[in-house]
Amino acid sequence: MSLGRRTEKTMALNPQLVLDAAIRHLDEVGLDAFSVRRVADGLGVRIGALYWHYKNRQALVDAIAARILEPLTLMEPSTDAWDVRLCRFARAYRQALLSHTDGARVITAISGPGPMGHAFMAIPVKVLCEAGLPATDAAAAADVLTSYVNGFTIEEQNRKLGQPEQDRDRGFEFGLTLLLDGLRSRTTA
Amino acid sequence: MSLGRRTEKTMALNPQLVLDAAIRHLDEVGLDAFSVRRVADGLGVRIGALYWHYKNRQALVDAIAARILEPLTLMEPSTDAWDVRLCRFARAYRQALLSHTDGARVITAISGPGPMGHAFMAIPVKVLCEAGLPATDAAAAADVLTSYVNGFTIEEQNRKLGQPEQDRDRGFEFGLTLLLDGLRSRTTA
DNA sequence: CTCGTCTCTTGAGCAGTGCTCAAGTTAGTT
DNA sequence: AACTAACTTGAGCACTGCTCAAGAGACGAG
Repeated sequence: MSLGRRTEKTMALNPQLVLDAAIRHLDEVGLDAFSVRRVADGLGVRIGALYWHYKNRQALVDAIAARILEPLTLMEPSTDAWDVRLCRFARAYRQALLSHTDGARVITAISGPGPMGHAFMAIPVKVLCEAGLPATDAAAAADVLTSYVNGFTIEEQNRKLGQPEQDRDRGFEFGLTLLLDGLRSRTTA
Repeated sequence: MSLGRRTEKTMALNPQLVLDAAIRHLDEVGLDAFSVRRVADGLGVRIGALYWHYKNRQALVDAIAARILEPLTLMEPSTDAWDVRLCRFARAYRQALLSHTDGARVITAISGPGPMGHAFMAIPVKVLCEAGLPATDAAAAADVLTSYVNGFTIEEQNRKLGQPEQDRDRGFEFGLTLLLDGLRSRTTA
């Protein structure tokens, strides 16, 4: 049974299916051309039907963002050193953003953090607390790290997707190393 | 003579006036609600007139971005140590972005770097070269720095404008210090 | 089997958007 | 006064997000 599209008149629409179609559409055309109408087209449905499941376009974007962040909140805990874990988090975050067209801009277009956003931010904060940083510093550092990844990946998706992946990775790792070096010198551990 | 608005039927429209009105409109409603039609309204002119001076909405946004970056390219050279100058650059950049509603998002919405963008990026690159970094590292580091400022300020303008300025400044400075510490340990000087 | 109810879906439409372009107006030169 | 170049208008196209009364479909109760 093909779950990708609904079969004529038999399978009811639901938030899952709409979200799947929305992500498909986003990946095809990017955030600027993302249109509720086109999502409906992709489902073979009139636009009004979508508004039963999502109250507006923003809700759909929020749902996409949550979907992008979800894998990160499900990463299995690790016993490695805090800096290794923080690196892994940052890399996984960038990869999650890169895995969908304009993923980074989608994240910054969220209307509010929401449960998924909070679960997401809790990851680096926890790591940094365990590294010995006071809670407020941990929050600030987590903010800095995610800001960097967001900023870097927005630019990457805007203008650098033509460049070799290796170059882009190297640029990213450079900044990541800078931040981690700085953090290491501020931890007791 | 009020240069803010054109006086009825006497003063011709020109790219400057349109850009001024566009920035006024942006500051009022933000990037999402920014509308070429509303800019025209603000000038007491039909929409078609604007398209004589700017070929489309994107060109207008590009012009706004250039205007935001302009002050930075005009900063007088300094004889301070490279790290001091880099700090000053980063702070001035953030302030430039904060000086207009959604300024940071405007910058990331540019269609291409353009002359102003290149002049802008040349500033930190030059500083880092003088600090003893090889050219490719300098470019990468400048990229990291601007990515961080962009990412931080986007989030700041999206969600943190209610927080006390002092807190936001502290958060920004924290990340800036991390990056600069990392850079210092990578320079020969 | 029929009725009513609940969950969706449609179709039509509103107000707004970016953009185009032939036609018109204006100002300056010859 | 005629011509020209620099604008400006007005009307209109195709699209957007969003709304909502009306209808369709499934399903349990009587």
